[in-house]
Amino acid sequence: MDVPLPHLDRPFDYLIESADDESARPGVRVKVRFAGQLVSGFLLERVESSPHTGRLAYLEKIVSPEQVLDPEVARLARAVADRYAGNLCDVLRLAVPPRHARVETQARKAVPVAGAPESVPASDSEPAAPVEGVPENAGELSGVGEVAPGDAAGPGGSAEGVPGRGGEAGASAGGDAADDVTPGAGWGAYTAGAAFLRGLAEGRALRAVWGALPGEDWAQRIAEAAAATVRAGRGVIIVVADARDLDRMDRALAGTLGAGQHVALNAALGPAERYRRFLQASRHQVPVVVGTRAAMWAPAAKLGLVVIWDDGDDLHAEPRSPYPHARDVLLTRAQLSDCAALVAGFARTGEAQLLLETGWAKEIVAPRDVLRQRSPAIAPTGDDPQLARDPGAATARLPSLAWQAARQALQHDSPVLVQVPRRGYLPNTACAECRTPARCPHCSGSLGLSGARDVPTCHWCGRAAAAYSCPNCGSRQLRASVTGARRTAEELGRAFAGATIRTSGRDEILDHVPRAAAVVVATPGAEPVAEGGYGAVLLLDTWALLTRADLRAAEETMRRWLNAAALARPAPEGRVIVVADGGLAPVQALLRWDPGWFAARELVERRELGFPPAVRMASVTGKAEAVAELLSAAKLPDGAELLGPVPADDEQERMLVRVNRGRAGEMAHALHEASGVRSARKAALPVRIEVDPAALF
DNA sequence: TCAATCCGTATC
DNA sequence: ATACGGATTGAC
Repeated sequence: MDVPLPHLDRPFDYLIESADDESARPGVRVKVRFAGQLVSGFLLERVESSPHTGRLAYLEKIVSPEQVLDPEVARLARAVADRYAGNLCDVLRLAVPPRHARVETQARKAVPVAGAPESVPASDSEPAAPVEGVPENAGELSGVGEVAPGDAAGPGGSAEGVPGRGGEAGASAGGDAADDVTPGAGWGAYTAGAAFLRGLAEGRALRAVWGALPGEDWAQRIAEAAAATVRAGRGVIIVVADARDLDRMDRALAGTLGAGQHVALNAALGPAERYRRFLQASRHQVPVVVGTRAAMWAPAAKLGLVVIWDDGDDLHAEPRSPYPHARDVLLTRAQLSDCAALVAGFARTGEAQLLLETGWAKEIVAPRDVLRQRSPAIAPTGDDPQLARDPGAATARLPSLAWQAARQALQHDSPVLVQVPRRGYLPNTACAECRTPARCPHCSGSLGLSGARDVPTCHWCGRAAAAYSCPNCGSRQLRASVTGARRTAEELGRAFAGATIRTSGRDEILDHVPRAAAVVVATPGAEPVAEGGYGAVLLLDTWALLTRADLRAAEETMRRWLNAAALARPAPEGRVIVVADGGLAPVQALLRWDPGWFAARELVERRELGFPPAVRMASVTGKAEAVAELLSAAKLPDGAELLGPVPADDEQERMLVRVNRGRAGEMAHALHEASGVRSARKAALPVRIEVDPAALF
């Protein structure tokens, strides 16, 4: 039911006229009269009777007989709404694309793709005892009530994870490979890789966190996993962060699966094409769906595998209410639908690490000797203080080691990748001596120097930390961290006179570059793939990245480095130079190519500091009185901790609620209920609730 | 005692 | 938003 009021977030029963009996199937769009208004909704279920004691109204109209809301997706949407303290209707708006009537009729006439039978839903309708002219059936609108398991276990939930039935994935390493797995190559290069593929081909619900080797053709590997699943007669959903990754994945699937086996859902598609492709999935004409974020909601016939590539990319976080994260949605889906799940990337997030530590998923990584063969030579080089002090200098911002590596690569006619951060990070503080980021002694929020620049103030709880001293070295001196300044291509052009300089960034992204001498300047996420790999990869301005005023600064830095370094050739031709202190943990992890070690370390730290994903957080943002009203109405679980308020944009303020993971479901429920009380009272001032907010300052 | 009115709450 | 039920009030 398309009413976004939290206190109306439940199913409602309606009578169905016998004329509508045929088309009133679960998942169709309907119109109903609700409180005098005509509103749209989805028919969720046909039932013989209703517990409703009042008089039932008739369904006004069936918009279309197309069953666009798959029951599995409806269940998932309910679970996601519960987890994020949101409304089902908001989630369904994300999950089901707007109808396009012309496309629907055109596509209905079209011949179904060979080998993929059209959905035949005739058998699932109720026995329907039609008494002439009398309504015989009630239907339920919207969600499936409390069927959803919420946060109880599994991906988003408590630490008592349920181990996948894929326990053996780690046991039978090496061994005989699945059909298309050659030992030492492809999935065969990974411990448990071949076993994972074999499990998929047997239709088993394995769950894995995959750390890809440097230089890995990850799209090809995922396509192989998809093919194995399809062979088992099951469907696959693959989610990537951006259009470039989608293109790459699309090509790999086309090459591996052949024609007509998959469909790509791109955020940039127009409404007609978007709906057309959605229908292909919905009508089960293709077994594999790949796409950005929204593809995680795609209906599938017998879902066998969900995949997310590079789950640390912030594009996986949905910016519309209730702000669900693709990784969480897919893992919830795997849990509810009992299918396999693959969380993949060069880097590893704290969340992925938690999946491993709770036993929910198994690790797929390469043994050290394979890693050594495939890795570039990675070396740190100290920040030259002379150069660092003057970021506006026109030339010579490259330390000599970086400069040499680049020269050498160019001489061998190889491309060089230079990664430079984008500007615009929140100013933050760090110890002037040892550069440890400054944290609030009370709540571990990050300290900033906003406004009056003398006293550092917590971004979370707002307390001033006048007597701050560094917990690492004891120094009382703080310095503002540098914001990333954009390095222009001309500067590097001067440093490498005569070389071809190319740029790839936000506005213009290069897909790939040829095997030829060139300096490629790219911002994180926009690095082109080089044919044959880069001869050198230079990671610059890391100080700005590492001291960003963000919880995930180190993790995000690590991710960006690994994604860039993965594009280099193996040693000895391929070299990666990171301009940072070799003693720093993320640098150490990069040098050893050990994202697992780094993620484990991060997770330990987050447990100590009380950060997600070790705990569950929610933010409540709005005018001060509205926030206070909501929080006083909320029956928060025992042990819930309130932090703040801190000022937010537009004369608003923000409070944080922190609970342990076992209480996450209760917290979301309490917040949703409280907003229900507010909306029932017609409270005018809006309050924004975010569970697992993308930015924690 | 009954009808007109007000307020709060549910909305099938 | 609107419709309904129960409570309240005021007049007979």
